[in-house]
Amino acid sequence: MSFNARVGGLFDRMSAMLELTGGDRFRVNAHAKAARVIKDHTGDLEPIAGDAKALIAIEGIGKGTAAKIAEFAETGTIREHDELAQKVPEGVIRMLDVQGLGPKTVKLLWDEKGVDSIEALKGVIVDGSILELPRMGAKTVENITESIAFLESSGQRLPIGVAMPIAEALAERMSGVPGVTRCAFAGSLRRGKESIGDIDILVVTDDPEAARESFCTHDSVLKVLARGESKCSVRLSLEGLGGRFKPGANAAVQADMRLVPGPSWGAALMYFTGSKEHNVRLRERALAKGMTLNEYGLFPEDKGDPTPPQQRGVAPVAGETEESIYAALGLAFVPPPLREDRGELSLDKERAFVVLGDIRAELHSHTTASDGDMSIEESAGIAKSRGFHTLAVTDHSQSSAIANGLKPDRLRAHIGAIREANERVEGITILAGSEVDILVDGSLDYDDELLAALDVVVASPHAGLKAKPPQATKRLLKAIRHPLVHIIGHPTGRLIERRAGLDPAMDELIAAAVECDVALEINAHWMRLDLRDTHVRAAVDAGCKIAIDCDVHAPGDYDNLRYGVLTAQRGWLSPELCINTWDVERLHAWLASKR
DNA sequence: GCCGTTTTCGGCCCGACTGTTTTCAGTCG
Repeated sequence: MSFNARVGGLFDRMSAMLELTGGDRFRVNAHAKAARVIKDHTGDLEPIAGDAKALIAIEGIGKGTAAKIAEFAETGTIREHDELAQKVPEGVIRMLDVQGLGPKTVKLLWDEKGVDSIEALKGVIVDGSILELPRMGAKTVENITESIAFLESSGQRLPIGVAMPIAEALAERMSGVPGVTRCAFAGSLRRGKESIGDIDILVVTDDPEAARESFCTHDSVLKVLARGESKCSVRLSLEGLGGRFKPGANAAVQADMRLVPGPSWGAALMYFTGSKEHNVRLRERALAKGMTLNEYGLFPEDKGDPTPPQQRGVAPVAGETEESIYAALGLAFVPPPLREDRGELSLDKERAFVVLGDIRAELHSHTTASDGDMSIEESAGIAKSRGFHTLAVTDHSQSSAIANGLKPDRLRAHIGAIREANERVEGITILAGSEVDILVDGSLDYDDELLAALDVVVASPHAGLKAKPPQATKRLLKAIRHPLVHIIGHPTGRLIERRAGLDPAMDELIAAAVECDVALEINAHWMRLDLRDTHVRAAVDAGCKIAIDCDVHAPGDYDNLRYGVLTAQRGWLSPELCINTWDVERLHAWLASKR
């Protein structure tokens, strides 16, 4: 785990423990914010841990946090954290993961009943003593019981590639309900996060009851969590999902539907898209400009009146569209994937970010020669139909035996087959390449003579993914510095929610990639998304070239491109730095410059 | 604990829903 991740984790725990020991809520929030800022920070904080001035320059880090970061760098621990940990058992913190249990209730259970773990919580439920607590009735206990079961069976986050089709189907279904005039999904899914905790759907309708009824009684609904005037929450079954994602027994996802007034559409969409931190920033901005922002619109501020402006019939300054609200706040429109409070409110209007339609080339694809499902021509046909000018065929190299990797003689024959296919197929250039294993010592899986015969070399780590960070860094640096390499494929080898992968010093890799004119890949498969968003941002800040590739094995894999583009946007990638957006002359000239 | 385009002190975003209450606390996003 990186330095930033370790320190950020300690601040998260400090925040929780402060809350559970009745600490000042603003200190609690400040610690939670520091945790997020530290984890999100694109550069490694360890080298500057002793430089208080540099740390304090980071928004959200002040004197106190800077001193604690320095203390951690020096001693490997933070005394305040350790002292709190003496007081608060691990199991008490874990209880906060139970939906519906917040700090107040957990503290009450702990103080009054000595409940210090989820197991102990089950105990007081079974013996009924939990009912002796104030504000604790049969219904609340039932909800807690179900939340524990949910947490223990399938409490994990869903990868974006699983959640997105569910959300799209849900939005389509709700759009067909009589009276519904507008419907869209929002939340972290709209922001393109790699995994999501729940699905948010917004609906404008003339017939609210029909929408509520449809949403809450569909076949896939396991439980209705809430059914109010403007908000309904349900737990949906994931059963019947196909593909490579295997949901566990009782796997489920929460979906929330919000019924919003038409004139508030933009404000509501913005509000429920988040992130929470981005919204807080916007509200602060509104207040500073003498206005107040909520999910109903942007209103002129009327100090002293506690009734919300929308209930007093105050005319909003903006609200029907997101664009109008950003404009009224004097801001450039912020695309949803950037809304993470990572400096996006300071963006100028001219800055461009890569979009799906910019992508003109696929540079990482497999065919039946190794472990793909398609012939060269078949894959080229799909690439062509998507408007691509170039497809690189990059089958696996010899060490990837499981993936039917090509021995040198097979690769030579394959290069010939690719050249022939390129002659036959009109309207797209098919390049001969390879996804070459980066071996554990950092060397490549073919000799230089053979690599030089290829148009495109994608070098990727496949084995030895549990190596320690220093070894991982050394291994990847060696591959980046190899003069025949164009692209480093899925640089960490992680699998979302399944395998951590390598944790190299990303700053060093990026610096080397810039120096050697090598592109780092965003592997667009939703199980990988590797580089991840924060890595992309660091690379973009350094001016590093980026490739967005689908790592195509089957026809449907081309559809994963959108997840790669969302990840790129979350990292503020411009078309200029993304080699897949370049026109055919420029891309081919760059590839040839390494031959 | 952090922060400042009226502040270095005194603030710190806003609303909906549930369950347990007789007017509201706790949780969530």
